[in-house]
Amino acid sequence: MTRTSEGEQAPEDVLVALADPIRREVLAVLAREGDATSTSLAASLPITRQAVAKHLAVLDRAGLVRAHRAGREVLYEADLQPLRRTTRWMDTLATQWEHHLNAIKDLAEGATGS
Amino acid sequence: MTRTSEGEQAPEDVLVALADPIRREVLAVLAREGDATSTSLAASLPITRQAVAKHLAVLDRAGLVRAHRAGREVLYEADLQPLRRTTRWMDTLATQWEHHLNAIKDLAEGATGS
DNA sequence: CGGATGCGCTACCCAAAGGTTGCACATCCC
DNA sequence: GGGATGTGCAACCTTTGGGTAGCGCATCCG
Repeated sequence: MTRTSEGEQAPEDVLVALADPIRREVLAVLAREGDATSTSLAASLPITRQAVAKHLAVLDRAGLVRAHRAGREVLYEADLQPLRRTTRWMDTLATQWEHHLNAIKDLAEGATGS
Repeated sequence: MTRTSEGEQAPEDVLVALADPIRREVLAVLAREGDATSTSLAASLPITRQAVAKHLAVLDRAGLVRAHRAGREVLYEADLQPLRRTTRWMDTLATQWEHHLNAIKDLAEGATGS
């Protein structure tokens, strides 16, 4: 059933999921060619079906894919919302940190100037 | 010397660097309190100086910090530019993928409708 | 019904990541 | 000069992550 736990996708999990090149490729394939099963994905990738399943589990934990059962196969669908949310989160962080850095730089210049 | 190789920070490296909670914390401390050494950072963190140095090496590879030698100590400075560049990269990816997904959805609806 | 196809799960393997200790070397400062 | 402080580096340990193989079970379809 691959867990599909509700609501628990922190931006941290998205970063971890996206840090792996194969998982990025899985997402890309899912976006390019639509829903797919672990078996069909394994055909386009240099790894086995079981390995793909593990990556899909990581992507699922991050909320980047969702699983739908269709008869005997399980289709995975990409969901880009957590990705968008994560970019916003990172941008906010960057802005915060830049503020801190600027404040520090101003202090340093003040000290030098006096 | 920590390498400080020029120009080679791919967005992938930034993702890997940011995937670790301790490295995010290191960046946060660097932004909040300004330049710091591996030794001083280790004081605020639950790990040894050497472990911090390894994390700083990863951050350096991603271009997120730069090292400056000052006498016998080495100060690390945060650089948020690669972070900004990475968020833009991710956003572009998200847009591309969403386009693909929409195209696929349109096709599916067309097929259903005919 | 019975073979083929697809999934889930477990055990297992190997490499890499994160962490520590220990020590040699440079630098500061009394 | 010589102790204190800070860094760099190498060896080593342990955990985790990515990957495979094997098997049991459900589902499809001739």
